[in-house]
Amino acid sequence: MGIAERKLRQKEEFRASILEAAWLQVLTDGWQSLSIRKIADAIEYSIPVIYNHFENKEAILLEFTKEGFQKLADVLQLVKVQHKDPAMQLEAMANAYWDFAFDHKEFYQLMFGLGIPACDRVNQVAEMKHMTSIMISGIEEAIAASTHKEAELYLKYHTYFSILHGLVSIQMIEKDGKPAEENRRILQDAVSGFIKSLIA
Amino acid sequence: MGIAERKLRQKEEFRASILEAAWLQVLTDGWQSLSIRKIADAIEYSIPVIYNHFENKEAILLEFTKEGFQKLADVLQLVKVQHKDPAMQLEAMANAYWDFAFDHKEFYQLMFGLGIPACDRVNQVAEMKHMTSIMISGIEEAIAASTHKEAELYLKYHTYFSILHGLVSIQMIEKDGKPAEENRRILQDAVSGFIKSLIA
DNA sequence: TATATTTGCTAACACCGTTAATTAAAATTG
DNA sequence: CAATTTTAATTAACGGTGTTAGCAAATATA
Repeated sequence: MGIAERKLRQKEEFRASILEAAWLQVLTDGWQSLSIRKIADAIEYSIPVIYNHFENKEAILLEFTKEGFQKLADVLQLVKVQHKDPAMQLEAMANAYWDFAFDHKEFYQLMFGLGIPACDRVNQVAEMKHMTSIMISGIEEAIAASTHKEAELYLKYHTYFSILHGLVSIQMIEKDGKPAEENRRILQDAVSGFIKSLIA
Repeated sequence: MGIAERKLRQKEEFRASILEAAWLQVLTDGWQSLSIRKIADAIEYSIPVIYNHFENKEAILLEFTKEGFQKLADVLQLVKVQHKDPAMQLEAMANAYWDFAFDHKEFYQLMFGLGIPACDRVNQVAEMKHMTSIMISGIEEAIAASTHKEAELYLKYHTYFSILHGLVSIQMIEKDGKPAEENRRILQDAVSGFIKSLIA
């Protein structure tokens, strides 16, 4: 009897339709404002049916997180095998990473827990500009004291800032508590490389 | 008559007590679970009084965001003036930045919109490990092909990953839409510096 | 003292995630 | 086919969120 099979198939279709409706929500209003109730409304079923297919809202977001990492892994793998030279591999992967992030912004923000309420907030904060101006002046002095003074200030500042923020936030994602003092070496490695290329 | 002054003073005290209670909440359970109702409960007033001092919840978080950037600016400025050599300034500022982030984790996460629901999510995602393994193998090959093969694999991988994530997320915070293609130069600058120091 | 103003309150609105209890539908059994 | 069990979907609720309208009490001004 194919009844069991049909039921399984229908269940799978139902699950897919939930994800589809959810993803539409995410694309429209961002993953912050995804709600079970809106999904239920979109698929024209009552709220509790969703809990027959997903344990909770988090499980739905987890599904997208997995999908996002799979997609990212795929594009990285794809560009990686297109180059033989390891250095070019790393460069190509970096470009692919960048493209993925902005071509699938919602995926990326979900994968790395980027809330971006700070986005609205941060840009109207004079205190932030003040902080960055201190960084910028540091870069400026370093360029002035270096051998190639043609280095672009804002480019270098952005690089410096990004390295710092990236190191910190990756560290925060990976572990909960304070990172082992040993991990500071990652910081020092990255920063010393940056400084070397800036002044030498 | 000092009545107006006293009122202003009291109003200021009230405002401060709201922020104090709110910050206690943030320290206890993270800024995600800060709620107006819990603040009202803590200061033993009814809910709407809070709206006499802050337009909405976002305004309270904005206050902390400002405070955080001010604090960060202060520590950066402090360590900056302790060094004459610009390179050492940049290095010291990087260390201070790192320390600030982990010594004031709640501030940092608020300032940069780090939701960290992904934190729980991400670590149980096999797909992420798969993606990172592709990155790691790229680094591995680059080290193998380089002149100093003693370079530490995981250190370099973390550096590479952090640079990429930092560049992307700073870019996402600063602007809403897709970044101008010109901004990709920041990526290329940072990555080429990293690769150079890795293989040369 | 009477009026005007400010201050704080209760109660509600409109959402949210989640779940218990119940009815309607479907499949299985006799 | 009829009775029974199993499954599916629903309604209604619980406890939570941010926010606001309307009202009473306390305070300041005239």
